[in-house]
This record gives sequence, C-alpha cells and structure tokens, in this order.
Amino acid sequence: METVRQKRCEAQARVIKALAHPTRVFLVEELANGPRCVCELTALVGTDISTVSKHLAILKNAGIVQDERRGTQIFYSLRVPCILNFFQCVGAVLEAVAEEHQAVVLNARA
Amino acid sequence: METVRQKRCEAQARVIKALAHPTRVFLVEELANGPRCVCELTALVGTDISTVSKHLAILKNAGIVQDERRGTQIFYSLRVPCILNFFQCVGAVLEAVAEEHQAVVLNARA
DNA sequence: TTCTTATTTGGCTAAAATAGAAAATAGGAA
DNA sequence: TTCCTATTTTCTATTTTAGCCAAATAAGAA
Repeated sequence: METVRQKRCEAQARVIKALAHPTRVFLVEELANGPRCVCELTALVGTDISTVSKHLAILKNAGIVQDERRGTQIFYSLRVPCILNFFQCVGAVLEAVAEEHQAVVLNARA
Repeated sequence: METVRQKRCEAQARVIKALAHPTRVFLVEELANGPRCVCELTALVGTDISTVSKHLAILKNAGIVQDERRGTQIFYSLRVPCILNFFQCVGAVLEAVAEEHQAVVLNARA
C-alpha cells in the first residue's frame, strides 16, 4: 500500500487504540457529562488512581481529552464531541452481533 | 462502577480494539468499496497472507465484517456500514491535534 | 484419487499494553 | 518552611498482540 495511505491508517489506528480499553470507554462516556477531576473519575472506576491517571494520559495524548488545573485538582474534559457518535456505531455492531446470535439460536430450535 | 455498565464498556472496547490496528483500518476502508477476497486484500496490504487472514478473523469475530465462500476463494465484506462515520470522527480528532500543533508552533514563533 | 490453489491454524519469538506499589511533583494551607 | 492532598511518573511483573513460517483444511480440476 502507498506510504501516504499507510501513514494515515497508522494515525487513525493510534486514535482508535486510545479508545480500545473498557476503562477508557467508561472515562470518555463519563466525560460526556462534563469535566471531571481525576479523583472523581477514580472513585467511579474503582481502580488505583495511578492506573486511572495513566488511562487519562493515553486519551490526552491521542487528542481525545484535554486537562485543566483548578487549584489542587486537574479536570479532564472531552475535546472532540463527535466521539460519542463513534460509540453509537459500536453499539450498532453489538446489536448486529446480538441479532445474529438470536437467529442462530432460533435456527437451532427449529 | 455498576456491573451492567462495566459489561457494556467491555463489549464496546472489544469492538473498538478490533479496529485498533493500522492494517485493520486499511482493510475496513478497502471493504467499504465492496467485497474482496483474501488474496486481493493480501496483495494490497503487502504482508504474509496468514497475517492478513488473522486480521480478518479478528474483524469477523468482532462482528465488523462477514465472509462468504465463492468457490475456492473467500470474500469478506463490511457488515455494518456506519463503521465509516466512525472513521470520520477519528479524522476530526486528528485535525484537532494538527490544529493544536499549529497553534503551538505559532505561539513559539511569536 | 491426486494435484493445485486459497485460506486458516498452530507454534514460536519479539514487542507492546496493563496494573499496582512506591517515589516524585505540584499547589495550597498552616 | 513544613504539611497535606491531588496527580503523575518510575519500576517491575504479567498478559496480550503481532507476524512469520510451516502444517492443516477446503474445494475444484485433472
């Protein structure tokens, strides 16, 4: 494949990879409701704060979220709102899969 | 986080993870133009056919593509068209990042 | 059946991702 | 300054992924 296209696919994969983790999906979803500080997010996720911090750093690096210090805390927020449509499509895939399973079950019974 | 939500995030992450590789982004993009057999895709990608086959299996497992045998060949095709809007948003993220870099450079010069 | 082509699968190694614990930083308050 | 809280970074162990080669499978042709 041509180099330009290859570079583009690599860049896209880098962004997608940043979203490819359950905790990070959760974080993005949560940030859709507005800015949250790391401590709030940590409480919601329920793992070590250093782990949450690292997940946020990955999202930030990919350009998906941004951070802002407010006194002693750091608030993260979504940078690109369309990221939520993104999840809609993922939902569509999951529905398609679920329907297929349903069909398989029905066929097995028939 | 509640278990139901956790399960949902895990399911979403599984789909997203299937897309989180340059070659798989390329394959999905290519399949947007219509069904292609493994050998065609292999020629385009330029790696070992077994590698391409495994990437396709990952996409199929996630419910993103489907396969169909036609004689001696197996054709893959997109199962969920909206997967392409998906990439649009990724493009938006990349643009946002590019703009920021631009801004940083300009500030540095000023 | 045997040969040939197309594709998948198993085995192996190298590289990348993940998570927690502990140490380092940053800012505000006493 | 010293203490305290919030966050990031470093270190280390573990797990997951990626890619090539070789072997296995599948379907059609001879």
